[in-house]
Amino acid sequence: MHTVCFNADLCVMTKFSALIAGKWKPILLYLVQHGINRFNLMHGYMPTISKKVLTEQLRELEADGLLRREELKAKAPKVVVYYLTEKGASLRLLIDEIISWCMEHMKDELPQDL
Amino acid sequence: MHTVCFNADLCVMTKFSALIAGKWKPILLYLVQHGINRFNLMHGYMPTISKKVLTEQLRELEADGLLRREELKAKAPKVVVYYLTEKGASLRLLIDEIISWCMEHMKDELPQDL
DNA sequence: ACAATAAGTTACCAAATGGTTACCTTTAAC
DNA sequence: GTTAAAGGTAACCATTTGGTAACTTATTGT
Repeated sequence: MHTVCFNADLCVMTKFSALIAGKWKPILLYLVQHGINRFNLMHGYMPTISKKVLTEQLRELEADGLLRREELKAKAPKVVVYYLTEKGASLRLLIDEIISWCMEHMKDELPQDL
Repeated sequence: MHTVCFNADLCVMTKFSALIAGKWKPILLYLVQHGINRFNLMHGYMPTISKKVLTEQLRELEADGLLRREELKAKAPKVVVYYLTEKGASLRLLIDEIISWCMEHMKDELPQDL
């Protein structure tokens, strides 16, 4: 019998995975980083996502503190803007390192044109 | 209409997520790194995983080139050893950086005792 | 001859994740 | 007064992921 056991629910890496592992989350972070920060605008860049799923992914990023959602008080057709929190912005360096690792170690699996 | 679109199936980050996002994969990599490299030994440290799922996760890590599985030719009850490939070992630094980021930015969500 | 051990496999089930299509709400412009 | 646009919801479905419990195979020690 062991006294040391490992539990996936407490694993730091597992928690990190949950932050970015949603199918569209890395793309959403990228878009927001580049000023593409409104619902329909994002949707235009991701032709195959449904509005329902887009909403879900944005809400999860918001709940995890990576994005903030702001509804502008204009009376026109509703305008909503998403932007990175400090936490969301701080991910960027880490993501760059992850991408570097991928370039080095996953060459084969990646599309050639990058 | 945009000419630039984003497709989750081509996203580098999404491919990276797939490497480590299995519920038990980070723990398995950790165990193998620390010499806990046999099926039942691993199972002893992860009381709540089933053998089926353990097999699946190991097979996926193997298919992704992070682990290698070697069946020793002893005649006794089968002995199988798992060890890190070079690719698997190269992940370690990156994982350390991910964990540092988590310590800084996810303090609240993490268990206190680390 | 019989039980034990290592490393699984099989059949089956539940929850989570992502997807489709249609519908809703508010206001401004024609 | 109707239509259009922005940013969604609702009802429903399929696939993937993880889980349980029982069974398997080969060999070795008693």
